[in-house]
Amino acid sequence: MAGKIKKEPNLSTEEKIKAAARKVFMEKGYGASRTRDIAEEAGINLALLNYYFRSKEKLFHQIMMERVQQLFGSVAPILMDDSTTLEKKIELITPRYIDLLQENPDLPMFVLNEIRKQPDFFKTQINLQQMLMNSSFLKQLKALRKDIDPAHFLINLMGMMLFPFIARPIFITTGIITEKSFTSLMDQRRKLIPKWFKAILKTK
Amino acid sequence: MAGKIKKEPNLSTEEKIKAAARKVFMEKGYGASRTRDIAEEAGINLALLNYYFRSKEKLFHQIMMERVQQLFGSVAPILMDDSTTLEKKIELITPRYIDLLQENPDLPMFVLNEIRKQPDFFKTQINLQQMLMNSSFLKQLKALRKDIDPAHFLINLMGMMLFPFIARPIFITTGIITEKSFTSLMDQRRKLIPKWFKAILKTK
DNA sequence: GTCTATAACCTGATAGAC
DNA sequence: GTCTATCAGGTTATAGAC
Repeated sequence: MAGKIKKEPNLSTEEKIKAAARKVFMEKGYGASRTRDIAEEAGINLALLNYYFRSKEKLFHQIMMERVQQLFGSVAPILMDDSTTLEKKIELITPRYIDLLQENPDLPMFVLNEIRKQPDFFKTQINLQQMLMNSSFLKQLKALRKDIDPAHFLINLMGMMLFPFIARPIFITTGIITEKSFTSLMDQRRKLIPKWFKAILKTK
Repeated sequence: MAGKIKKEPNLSTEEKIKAAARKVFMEKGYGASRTRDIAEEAGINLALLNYYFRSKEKLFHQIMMERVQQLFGSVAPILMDDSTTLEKKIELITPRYIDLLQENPDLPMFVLNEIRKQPDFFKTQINLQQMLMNSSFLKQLKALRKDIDPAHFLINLMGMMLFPFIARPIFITTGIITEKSFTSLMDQRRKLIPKWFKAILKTK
């Protein structure tokens, strides 16, 4: 039937399970997720999940690495680029990052919270440290403000972009911000954040 | 024996269970927490937990309401005060809030994440909306910048204070920031955030 | 109030048929 | 590859002794 709507299109079983796992793990976190829920969401049997991924833990790690990469991977090349000014970097990163977050509003909360709960696993898996410490971005910050730890500006920039999405549930649940106006606010922030960031950098 | 060290001092059984519940729920979240872990942490029996609190859910709600109050209650009176300037409010809120967060670094992540996972429960329990919307703080923001939605400034101020604690696990785990330098950075932010916030408010 | 024992159900994972 | 059936152990909550 041409008109029949299928919940999941023609994905391989493995992809269906991964898609379901992304959804369930992101909603509930690792500990509160049930492999049965993932199987049901994928429209397959519980046994099949273990056939493809061996265990809940292995499936989770696969999903998690993918999400960490998504959250931090896209901005890394921009931060490393020696040929762009600090201003240009900010103007490139902000709209791109807000796009990503509008498509995945729960991504930051999920990743940061799982890292908090399972720091040991991520110690061996993430090496943002070396990449970031030698980045063009950090050098430019240090050159511009010798009096202030560049970590402050990194925190401020990340916070201006990520925090609204982390706090989104409480804004929406309490009615402080509606879903519609949230979207509009985020659209505005694409251009506002670079301005604010420059102002912060210059603050005496 | 005078020198004997007890893990928990002379608390009532109810308080011992609550203290244990705070710890376990904050570490793992509701869904991944086990009542057995709470009972063990409290040094009592599982049956006793149900004797005092009837169920895991009821115990959680009690702890949760307490934590929401802790996270948002302390700043509310400052935001409402009609007799202080906007500048004064920021200068009062920032150090007080950073103190609170340094004593409870996982509090924001816990509260925001549980609200995300269980929005229905909190819809009926939290009424920050009315309080905030009629606050002196919001009126002052509106008066100062008629061209920008005051929600932006609320998000920015909250983000500058809360975000470092939310991102703390990834900074520490990756080695981008050590625990010691994190403390020092937060000490500096008590005075830096008001400056930055004023600069953001003035940005053309 | 506090305990042990246990009911009733849930969860991850596998065995074995197709 | 995919399913049903099931195991072994975990989980919340309660009954009943002290």
